[in-house]
Amino acid sequence: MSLRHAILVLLQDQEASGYDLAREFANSIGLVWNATHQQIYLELGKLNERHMVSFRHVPQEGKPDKKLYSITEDGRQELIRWLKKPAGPARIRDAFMVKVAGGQLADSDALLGELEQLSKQRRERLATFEALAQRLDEQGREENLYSYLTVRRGILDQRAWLQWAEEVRQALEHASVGLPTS
Amino acid sequence: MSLRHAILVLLQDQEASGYDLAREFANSIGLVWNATHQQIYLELGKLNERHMVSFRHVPQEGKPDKKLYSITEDGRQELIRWLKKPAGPARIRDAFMVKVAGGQLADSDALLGELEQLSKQRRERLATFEALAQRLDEQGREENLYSYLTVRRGILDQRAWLQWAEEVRQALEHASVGLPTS
DNA sequence: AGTGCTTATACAACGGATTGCGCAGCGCGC
DNA sequence: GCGCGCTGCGCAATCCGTTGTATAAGCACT
Repeated sequence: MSLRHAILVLLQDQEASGYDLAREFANSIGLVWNATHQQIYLELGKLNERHMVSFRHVPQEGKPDKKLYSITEDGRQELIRWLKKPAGPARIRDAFMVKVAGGQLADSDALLGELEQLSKQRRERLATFEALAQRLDEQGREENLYSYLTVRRGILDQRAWLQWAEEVRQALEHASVGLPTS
Repeated sequence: MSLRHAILVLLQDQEASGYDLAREFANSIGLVWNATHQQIYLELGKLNERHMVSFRHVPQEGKPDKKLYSITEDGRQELIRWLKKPAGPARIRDAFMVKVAGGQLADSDALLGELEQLSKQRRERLATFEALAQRLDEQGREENLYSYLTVRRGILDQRAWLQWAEEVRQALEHASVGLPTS
């Protein structure tokens, strides 16, 4: 399990609230590891019990109070321990790909529509990542090396997906021409 | 949930045993959806209860008997129903990427070693997929269109990963030179 | 005045997924 | 002769993850 470790990695740089972490999971790290706020709050609670993080209350006006979490020495030790042992294989769950694999039964036009929608999301994500990469580069790539490499992974991933999407689009449009559009 | 649907897609082409399915999940579909044998046997049991698959016993010599499962009409209907509704977003869990993101605390050489190992696995997978793609192409791309597209996704994914790995290797080797090798 | 988004945290219930264990026989290499 | 790996199936426990629900205040739009 390593939602725990993903959180510790994020807290390494700066203290953050559960809400902050949820946003980071939705953006940068989200490509690599995804989690919802419920999971994050739960995990932060557990990490706190195990003395791997600590928090301080921050009262706010106009907004609910927050808890700002930071990593403890125990947490840092746990991270180092985890970094040493080999990572498990990457797991993917891509429901759209399962659909393409079973495409004989599907309506090609419906599939094309969905492809268009997903492509749009990927293009937006690509733009976000590219802007982020440029910003990190300008700030000095050396200091932000690990963040930079993470974002590069995101960029290459989006590009590969979009290239594949183009191949699928052409293949399916070809197939659609053969059969009348219901 | 769509482990169920991934299994139904695989059974669409041919009847298979739980063991057969586990292997397919480890190879071709594994890139897109992964599952262990325990999960698959459990799910096959459930699918059978719901009359979406049926099976026949096949006694074997020298090997344990198998159960060959095939999709039923109910199963095919369920698949068609599922194909119509939009797919959820793709989810990824890549522990190695989390490590790179937290790379400041890690030993660069250890990370490089792991990268080398993972690259090797990816290169092997790429070779497997390329061979498969060529075979499908020779057999007639039209008939195997959906399988072909699935494999193409696998190829593009491996290539993107390997390209990224090369970037990381160069960056980390640079960083290693700065600091003495422990 | 009503609707909905954003910030912020949290519980409860269910179902999915992983890990550990167990059985069983064959073939291969040392 | 012994261990190891492959084929093949399965149960049980626990943990992870998703979904639904709740609270609470401010802000913007209609």
